[in-house]
Amino acid sequence: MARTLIKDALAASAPQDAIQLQGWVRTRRDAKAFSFIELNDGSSLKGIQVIANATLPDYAHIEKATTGAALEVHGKLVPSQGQGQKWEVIADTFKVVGEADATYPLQKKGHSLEFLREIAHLRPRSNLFGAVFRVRSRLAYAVHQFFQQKDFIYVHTPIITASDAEGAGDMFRVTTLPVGDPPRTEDGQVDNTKDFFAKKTFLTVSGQLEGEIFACALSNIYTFGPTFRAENSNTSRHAAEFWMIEPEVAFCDLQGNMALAEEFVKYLIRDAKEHCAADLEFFSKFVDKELLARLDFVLERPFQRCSYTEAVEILEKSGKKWEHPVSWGANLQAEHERYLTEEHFKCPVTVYNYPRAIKAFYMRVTDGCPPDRQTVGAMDLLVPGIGEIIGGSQREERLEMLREGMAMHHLSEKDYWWYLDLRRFGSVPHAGFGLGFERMLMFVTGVGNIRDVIPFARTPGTADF
RNA sequence: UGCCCGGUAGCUCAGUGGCAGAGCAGGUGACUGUUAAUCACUUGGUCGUAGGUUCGACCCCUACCCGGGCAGCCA
Repeated sequence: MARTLIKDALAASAPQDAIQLQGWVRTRRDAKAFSFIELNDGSSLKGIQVIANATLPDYAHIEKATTGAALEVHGKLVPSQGQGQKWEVIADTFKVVGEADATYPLQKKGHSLEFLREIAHLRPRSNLFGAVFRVRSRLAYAVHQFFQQKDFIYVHTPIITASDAEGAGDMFRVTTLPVGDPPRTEDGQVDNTKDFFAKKTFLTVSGQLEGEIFACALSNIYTFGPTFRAENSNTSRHAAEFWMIEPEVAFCDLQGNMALAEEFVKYLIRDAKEHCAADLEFFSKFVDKELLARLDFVLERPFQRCSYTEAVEILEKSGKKWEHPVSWGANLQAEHERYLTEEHFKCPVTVYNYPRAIKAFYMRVTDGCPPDRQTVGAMDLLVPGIGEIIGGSQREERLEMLREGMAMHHLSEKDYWWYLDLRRFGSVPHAGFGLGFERMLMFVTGVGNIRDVIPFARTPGTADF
């Protein structure tokens, strides 16, 4: 007999004489004449109630069906006699496939997120993490749907890269040289020409530059893959390994970029609401009471847009006392971003046109900006509760301006010869951004720590499992 | 990396310079179409680690380890 997923059994439109279920026991309640077993197989938040009558031949084994045990049940799907569920299964036979003894750490009551992180191999069996990872899967699918429907080409940019100065942060070194005793040159330096790739290599911090190559050939592209930052960041919003989506669009300016970002974020939210309704309701009930209202609010109205210069004015006029002073030319700090999105605009805000000096070399210098206040076409999408979830820009497509930017950042043209070539041969205005997938998941689920929206978090000092 | 908070039973947490506590989980029994079931009884401890102060330290001091929050870096 074929297995029925519990989500399908729960959605049945008619009773069934014969059904097979496989899953894990969440809880069991014994009565004199029968046992109630709540079985969950991860296909939905809700489990199904299985009734094992004491008359079953193997009823003596029911005591092995403890919380956490794996169970296979054959029986009948019937309307429930009790309150709280539409359907239940009357078992004809049941088999304890895998026992779970009393040391099984997941209990019926709530656990702290910190404790569950320590048992990352078992936490997907909890309601919260089952829901988080179902939403994660669905949103990953929605990312591809969104871009594929728009005829974007999915590009696999390399995980290992030799570009070591993309400006996005510290990088993890990739090497096969012996750590304690590397080959050395005559002057005592490590001889990287003896390394696997005959040069220094790293894990990627961004697929953007490679993405630009493909956008300047296939027009609209996106990447979606793991990204690595070796920064010693200890916050609820940073991980050393995370997934990023980076679209890159040829013949596109900053305005088009901001519009795409907004459409994309709204698409993902709408998709989660449509396809993960039960899981989102669970988050709204147990994680963040405001969640559903906030998601609706975000969907209903256009995101605010505000130039960096306007943002500075808003912050200066706010009357707030800032821990970090506000002045034109300084980076916006978390407290500033939080004020803009949570207090001033009270909705997602895209801040654009940042001072050239504090942004990356490849960002396009704004047309007509005053020489003493040069800006570049950068944009950050800020959302309440999390802050930045998107960072992007229009790229500098003018060769001479790009060379100037590289010189300002002390970058060698030799290292970027191929990047400069894109401006020599058929250069076009183009723009793109990076969306932190985990940050998006935090926003959609209301979960407050990035460690709880990725299956196995890598953060400074921690790479368990 | 800096600042702050924490580490006591499997889990969540009280606790006082002088005999180590509760709720939940686990165990035993009762009861029940139950659903975070209920009721009674009950097992369970290197009080993060190492030093120090003290007649005596879970408690005070120092260092370290681990976890968390915030900040910086960013997505």
